[in-house]
Amino acid sequence: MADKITPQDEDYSRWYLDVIRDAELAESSPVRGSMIIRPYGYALWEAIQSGLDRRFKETGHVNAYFPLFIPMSFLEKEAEHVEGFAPELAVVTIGGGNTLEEPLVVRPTSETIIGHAYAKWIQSYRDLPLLINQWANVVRWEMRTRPFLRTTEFLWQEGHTAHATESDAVEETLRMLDVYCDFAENDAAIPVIKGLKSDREKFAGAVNSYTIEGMMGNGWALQMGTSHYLGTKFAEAFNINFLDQNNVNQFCHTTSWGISTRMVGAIIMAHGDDQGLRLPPVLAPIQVVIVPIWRKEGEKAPVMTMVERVRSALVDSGIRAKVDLREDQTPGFKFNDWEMRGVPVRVEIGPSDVQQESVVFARRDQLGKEGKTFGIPVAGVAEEAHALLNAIQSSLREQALRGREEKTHRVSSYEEFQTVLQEQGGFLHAHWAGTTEDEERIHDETKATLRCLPMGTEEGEGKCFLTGKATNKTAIFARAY
RNA sequence: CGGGGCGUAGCGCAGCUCGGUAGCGCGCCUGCUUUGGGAGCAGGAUGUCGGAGGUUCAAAUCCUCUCGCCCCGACCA
Repeated sequence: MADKITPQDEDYSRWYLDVIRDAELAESSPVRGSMIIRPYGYALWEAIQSGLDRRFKETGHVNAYFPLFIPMSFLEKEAEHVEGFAPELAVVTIGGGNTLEEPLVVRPTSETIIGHAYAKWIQSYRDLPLLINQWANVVRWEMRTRPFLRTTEFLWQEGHTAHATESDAVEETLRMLDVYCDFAENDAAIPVIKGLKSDREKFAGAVNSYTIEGMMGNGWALQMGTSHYLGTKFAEAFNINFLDQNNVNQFCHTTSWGISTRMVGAIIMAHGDDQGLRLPPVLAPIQVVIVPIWRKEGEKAPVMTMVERVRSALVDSGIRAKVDLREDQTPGFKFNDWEMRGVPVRVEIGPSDVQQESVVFARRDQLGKEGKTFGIPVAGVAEEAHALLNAIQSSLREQALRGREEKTHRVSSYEEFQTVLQEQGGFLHAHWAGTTEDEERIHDETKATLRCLPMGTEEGEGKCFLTGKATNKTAIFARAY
């Protein structure tokens, strides 16, 4: 709080870490790569959870909980899956002082243990579809970690569904991708690109992986959520089968999809500025903060009376409002403090406002005088606050969208690709007909990865920027977290 | 695991070259004055100098070993 946050263009990575520390979102722990999520950061995660959970339930899913420990042999049942996750597993070999007969894996994801349960639960086509989500923590022993973006242990939700047919399962995969997109754009106010992952980037064990990719303030990409169509691979590995209407035994088609605490990092980086966080009103733990102002003791009582009137009007109308009662800090300090913490709207109430039965609104997305509106009548304060919160929600999304468009470039040759990437960064959109090896080479030479083959932007035929082959497919490349 | 850097008060750092009473800023505590954009003054508390061993009358400082963290690279939600 004391020292200023490192400006973004001086050192983006330091800025990110400064914001997390100063806004009290999280801090490091004694265990490498694991973080302590502090109350304010956890409140943001809870808001994310509630936005997602509501949507999951609206689309017919229910929550359940599966164990943290998974027998090692379960992972080994699906060859690609174990190969993909083996390097990052944490394994328990001792329990109660004795060496275990079979090592237990701390779940890196739960396809296997859930597959095991589904095999028992599903007998008939009448049991399908099975639509379950779980909120859980998982562990992946990553080599390099960053708070929220990549931690050894992280919190997430993982949906696991089983269906009778491929088309049902693919439909579910895409439906959940749409749910993620809706959440990202409307709740987190981050515009995302929906797309298909390349073979090199897809989930270990999936037939197809879909992603929502967002652009962060420095032009880097962040995979904010994934939805996987698993085909019958896990069904075959775990014997998840059912008798269809014709009494024929069939394997289920399964899906899985997840969003993690990485979303908190996305919100920090997609919206934050040199002043600190800028939280989208829908997710902000505190939507409106009220700062009482007075000079003389005699002014305090009338100010506080009005503060309480405004607070209860806001809370009664469903706004998450808080009064800053600290008497050991000056108003100026509080203004900066709440701006750093990203609270969308600040209400200032002082003696002159009491005189006029009005208050001052200050919006976080427009700093200084321009963002202030004087003389908001107390009588209509809740309606005005709702309107302003809505305006800020759209404004943040618009700003993020504009930023992404400015930093998205069409390229048609590898030379242009390299020049633009180096000089401007951002998303590079181009016709693409390369192989996994080509992708590998681009990564080695430029550090950019193929983020996705975007959906819903069908374009005419063109030439692959790398190979020159004719194709109607395009891809987005970027540096990514 | 390879390359680079760093461990000194809650946080950020100086001191180490050339050994001699452990310092600065912020924060924290107390009091008074302040409070509409990061308040001022006065007083005060806080350290096994990452750890172990060695050299020395004397080690934050020199030597050896060790542990940990950060950055860059290979892996990834």
